[in-house]
Amino acid sequence: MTETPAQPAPTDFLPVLATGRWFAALPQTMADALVGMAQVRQLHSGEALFLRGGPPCGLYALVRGAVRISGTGGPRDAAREALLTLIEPPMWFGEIAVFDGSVRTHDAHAAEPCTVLNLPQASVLVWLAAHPAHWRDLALLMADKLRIAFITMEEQALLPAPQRVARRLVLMAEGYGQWHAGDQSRRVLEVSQEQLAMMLALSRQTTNQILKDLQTRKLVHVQRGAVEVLDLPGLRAASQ
Amino acid sequence: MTETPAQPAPTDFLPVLATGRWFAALPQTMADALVGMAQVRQLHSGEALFLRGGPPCGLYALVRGAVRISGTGGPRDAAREALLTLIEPPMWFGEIAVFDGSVRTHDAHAAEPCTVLNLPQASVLVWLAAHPAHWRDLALLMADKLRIAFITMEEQALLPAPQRVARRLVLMAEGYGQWHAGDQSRRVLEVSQEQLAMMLALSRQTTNQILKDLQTRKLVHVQRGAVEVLDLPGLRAASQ
DNA sequence: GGCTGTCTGTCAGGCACCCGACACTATGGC
DNA sequence: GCCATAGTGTCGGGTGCCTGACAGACAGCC
Repeated sequence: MTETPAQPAPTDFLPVLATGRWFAALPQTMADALVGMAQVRQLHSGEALFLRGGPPCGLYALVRGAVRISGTGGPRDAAREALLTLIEPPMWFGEIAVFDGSVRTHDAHAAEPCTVLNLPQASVLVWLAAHPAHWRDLALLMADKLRIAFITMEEQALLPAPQRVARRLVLMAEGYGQWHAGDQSRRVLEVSQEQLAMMLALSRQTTNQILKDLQTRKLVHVQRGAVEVLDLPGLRAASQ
Repeated sequence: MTETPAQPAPTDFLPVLATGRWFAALPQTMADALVGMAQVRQLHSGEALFLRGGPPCGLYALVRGAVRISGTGGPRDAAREALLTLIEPPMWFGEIAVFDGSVRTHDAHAAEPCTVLNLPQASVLVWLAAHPAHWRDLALLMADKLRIAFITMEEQALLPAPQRVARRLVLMAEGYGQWHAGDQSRRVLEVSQEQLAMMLALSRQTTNQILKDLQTRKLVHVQRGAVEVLDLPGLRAASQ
């Protein structure tokens, strides 16, 4: 829709994409094909990429900014909202609908100004029809997410609030295991306490208390709209 | 391992498998191939199919009995246990490891005497290498589970305990949407209150209270080791 | 500069849910 | 028949977390 004067090409973002574990492990032919069919889209803050119940609109890769994947409680209860996760570069998302062609399960909103690559559903399907073996590679995206989802559900069920917070911070600092090199980690997590609270199904107040406690234990440094991780091993220990 | 005098053939279970939405929608060639490579295994109650951290051991289909998919809290806290779900016929499971070849995320134990079809990892991979387009069909299993997982996570986060119980009963009565015909539903759910509690991350006592309340509202009938659904639409309404 | 909105920090009150305990009742084995 | 075991029903005390409320801090905008 919005035409920027100098629209970047999909290939401009190859360095970003290459930092992702999934994309980096992709066969060259598939990586080339995906980038080749990508359309660059710029989003302003708050803009919706797709909404729950909407039709499939292809595969996405986030290369700049952050995208909130959330579930509005439906028309009856718009106030309550479950923030499922915060997508950050270089994550890929929206692949479920590519497989089953069904409606979207969640809303995707830009949390800040974003740049995404959009691979139209039709283009992806055409290419995969010609290269069916690569269905498996695409499915690896779902396998990763299922593993993360299962772990998250279990921790949600078993751990008390303080450990949940610590655990989630560890996950986020490690990019949910989606980065290429195993040992890198992000120090400053750009997430507000309110967002963190919604991801963990806690109240903002409780989250604040726990973060302050972690700060006194020198594990994190609380900033405005962000949490800086000071001691990742210590945090991991704090999550038991 | 255990040799039973009259070991049934995989094809004996085709009628059971056909009641599953996923299997019924499969192309004939794939359905035949899967059943062709299946090995029938009988499990006694409590026997483990695979354990968290174990190597991939192929794809499974449950044709008789029930399998608990659970996560032990690790060696440190064996007491606490998150029951992820109860597998019932004709569900398929274990497919994540087929895709990524990684370790199992959960334990799978027979909750009662079971019959499963086991499709060895190697056989599945060989066949899919020859028929790569069917990677997509297999991936649909993961797509279904991801959708269920997301819905479950959101409800876990947003709904209070009574609604969570009602919602889960609805899901179970509908076979988690995995049955062929849309309108059939199971009336008697063979699940103990303790198992239900673990699936919902509630205490057994709270679960009991909620079930009794649902019973006074004529929505369910509580039995020993089971819950009979009397009014499915009413239950759905009770989950808001 | 002031104004506005978003995020953070902190308190007090309340209740939903957990935990421990115990009695009771089905079920299966012998 | 008896016994062991697993599951259910129920109580009462404790608490972790939520709700609501409000003040302060920071950032952007004009």
